[in-house]
Amino acid sequence: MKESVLKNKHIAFHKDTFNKTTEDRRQKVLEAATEEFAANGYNATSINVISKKSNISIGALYSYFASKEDLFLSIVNDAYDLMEKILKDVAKNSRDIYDCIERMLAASREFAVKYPQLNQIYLDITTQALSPLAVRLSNKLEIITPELLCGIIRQAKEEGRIKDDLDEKVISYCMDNIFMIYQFSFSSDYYKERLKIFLGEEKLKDINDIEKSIVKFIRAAIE
Amino acid sequence: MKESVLKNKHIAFHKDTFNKTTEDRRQKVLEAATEEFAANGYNATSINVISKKSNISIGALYSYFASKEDLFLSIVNDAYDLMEKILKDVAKNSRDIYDCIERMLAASREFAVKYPQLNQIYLDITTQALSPLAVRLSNKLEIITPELLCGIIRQAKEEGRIKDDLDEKVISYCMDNIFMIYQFSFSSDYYKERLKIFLGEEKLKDINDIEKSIVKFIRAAIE
Amino acid sequence: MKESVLKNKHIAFHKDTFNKTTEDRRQKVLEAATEEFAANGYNATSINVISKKSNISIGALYSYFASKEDLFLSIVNDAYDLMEKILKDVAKNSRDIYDCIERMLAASREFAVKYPQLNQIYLDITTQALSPLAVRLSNKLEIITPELLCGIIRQAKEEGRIKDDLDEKVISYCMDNIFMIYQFSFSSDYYKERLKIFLGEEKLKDINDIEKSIVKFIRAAIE
Amino acid sequence: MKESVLKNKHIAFHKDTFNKTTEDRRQKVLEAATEEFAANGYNATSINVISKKSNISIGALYSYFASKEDLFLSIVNDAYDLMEKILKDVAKNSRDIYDCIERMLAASREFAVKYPQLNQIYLDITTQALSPLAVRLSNKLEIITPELLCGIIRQAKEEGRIKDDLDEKVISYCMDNIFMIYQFSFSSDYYKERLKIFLGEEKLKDINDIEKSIVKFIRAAIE
DNA sequence: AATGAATGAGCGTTCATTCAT
DNA sequence: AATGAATGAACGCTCATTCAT
Repeated sequence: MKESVLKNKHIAFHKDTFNKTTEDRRQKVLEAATEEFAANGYNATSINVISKKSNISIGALYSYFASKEDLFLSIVNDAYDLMEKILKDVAKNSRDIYDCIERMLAASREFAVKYPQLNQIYLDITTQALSPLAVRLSNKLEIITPELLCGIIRQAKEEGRIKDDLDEKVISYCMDNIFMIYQFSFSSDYYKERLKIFLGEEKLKDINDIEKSIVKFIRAAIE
Repeated sequence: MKESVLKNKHIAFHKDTFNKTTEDRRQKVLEAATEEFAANGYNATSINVISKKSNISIGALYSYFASKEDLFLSIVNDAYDLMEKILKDVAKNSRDIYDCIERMLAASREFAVKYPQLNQIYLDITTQALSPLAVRLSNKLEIITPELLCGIIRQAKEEGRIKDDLDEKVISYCMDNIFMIYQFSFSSDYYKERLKIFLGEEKLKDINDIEKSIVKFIRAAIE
Repeated sequence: MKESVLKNKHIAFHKDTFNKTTEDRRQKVLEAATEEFAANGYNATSINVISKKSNISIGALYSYFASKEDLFLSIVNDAYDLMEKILKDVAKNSRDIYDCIERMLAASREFAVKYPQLNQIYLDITTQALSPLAVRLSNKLEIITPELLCGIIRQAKEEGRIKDDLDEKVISYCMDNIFMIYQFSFSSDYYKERLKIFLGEEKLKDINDIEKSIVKFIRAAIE
Repeated sequence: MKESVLKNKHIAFHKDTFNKTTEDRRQKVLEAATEEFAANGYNATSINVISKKSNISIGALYSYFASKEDLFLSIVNDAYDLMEKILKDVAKNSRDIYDCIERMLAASREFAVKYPQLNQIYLDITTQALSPLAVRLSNKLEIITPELLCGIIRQAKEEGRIKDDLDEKVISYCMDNIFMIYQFSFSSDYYKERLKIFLGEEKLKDINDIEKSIVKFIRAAIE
């Protein structure tokens, strides 16, 4: 899959100085900031608290990042790069489209479970209030899954593995909607509760079965 | 469809005094508050600004609502009741499940277009940071669509209109994921952009066609 | 004991309307206000709370009293009149000076126990912050005990019951200091604690004995 | 006189940062705060006014003290330590009990004249409304004089310098009541006026004579 | 490179008082 | 005579950011 020309891999929201400090300090900053932003949201998070939690002085924070906004976007950006890498790996290593869908579901869930805070932050940045911030990511956020999914669907279509009469764009969109909220269901309390209400406590115990059912749903739709 | 016993229809987040003031003042408060909460999110919204915008004194605001939180929840609660009413009407007036799905899609979109601010607020309250507030709505938020969708699916199954071997819970969940984000796509900049990227500027011009395609996707999955 | 010419018996801090409403309403206002002022002090007491507690509307309160200040002073004034009456009765009904001292001690304690709130308010108005209010009582507060005590001492001196070489003014002053704080010791937590520290928990059980000891102290000083 | 084990000398109501700023800033804060608290009482004093008066930003104030309450208690605490030091010096340097009583009277008056504001604040904290604050001083306030006075009396008794049949606890209590209000008489308008009424304008001109008379009263009581 | 003291606008909220009913 | 809705200044306090060290 060829590299997107739209995506600027070199956006950086930190100052040069952040590269020059020790790895330990970088980690402490990002860890504390991620915790706070995830738990409180962008607006209710205090830079002073991040400073205290990380044992990095406010002055240092401001020498690494020009503003609270930049620190936040830096984390979002990294999170996105991580998710992108994971999804691309999945796409590359899948046998066929249904295998791919199943792996993507699992990967989404695993990401949400492993990095619940990143997922919570991701949800946060989709809100209207943060759209001025999201703009600075130059749509980076939305590009990866459309490209991946459309590519997979197109390929499957060419191989005759899916119905001819379905609009591949709409299919990708529907599938991504399913994936996206499924992923949120493993990090935000709201979507967790929603998952539980839809599926019932009992069913939640066998995640594998749920994912198989979702794949089955999608497969029935497109095969 | 029988009334849920779980849902307390009588939760009120305003004080009695709010009922006693004039309709004009009630509207001004709610309108200004809705605008502000939608545009800035809960945390970045200032009660003082709402007071200024609505020409209602701060003291009056606090005589209507015990706190900023209550004012916010009052709006969310009303918005939810409105959405619930709309969806129930749709379910009641539909010929069959596919008609119902199509109407629900349209209704979701119409709601988002008519009340973009309510939709933005709804997105806001799904974030982790606001989950302490969401709790006060006693899960009211998540209950309506599961019940509606499950009911419709169950009925269709009994009538032999959909496949036997699909888990109705998972189907409802997948469908609701599609609906939910589709609805967000007409109010939040983020999801608007996402819709555009998936479907392309061209396709967006024919909303009707998009909805038909989504219905087709779902129908293929379950029929 | 002749009536003081200095003291204006006719100071009234309420408006005429307060006399015209029912006794029940008068009581409810004064009771709620006394509770609040005693517990929170003048400044931290809210008229709105008094209104709620008494079930008398704010409008009515302001038709009875021109201001929060006047309501407060009205209570202080009444309390003082009550205390004055009690002390004068004691003075009138005492056999001799030592009997009088003992009865005054007991009366002070009984007043403080029966009307702890009035006593707390009395302590409050002696603070510097409230001196602008106290001024409006035209020194009424301070006049009663000096007159009573000086009169008693003078009479006792004339009767040869107390030492010749002691300054009667200083004696009255010292005695009143003892009485005043003794009285506070039965209403304010601070002075209660102080009494306990001085006398010990054990001794506190026999109040009668304490008062006898105080009288003994004073008697030894002046006899 | 041995050190009290009850009293924690190390209570601090300021944050560490207060120690780190300049002496000039510390003084400006404490001076402005003392003035305001003394003149208006705790509740009617505004942090914003203290900030303006002292030319120290609100943010700085809150970096020195966690709250208005802590700033207030810090001042009370310091005032108490100062008074304690003075009284202990007096006790140590006195020839005998009567010398000690006379010096304590003088010291009380001098303290009140030199630091009228501290004395006004001390009176304020004895009121019922502030008892929740006073609690945080862990009874520190009330401990010093009982210990000092009881010690002095006990020693005098052992030396046979005072009557055998008087209860030393009650004596200390009575003496302290006299001292306490005498001290208030030089700072609060209320108690000033009261002193004037008791002793008369004329007598007030010879403070030395008044104190001698008070000592004489006490001496007569106990010798 | 790193610190953290300092700033002050702005927050959510309270409350004495007014006045139309 | 009585109500209580309405006002808005002022409160205690937070926090993004600057800058001297």
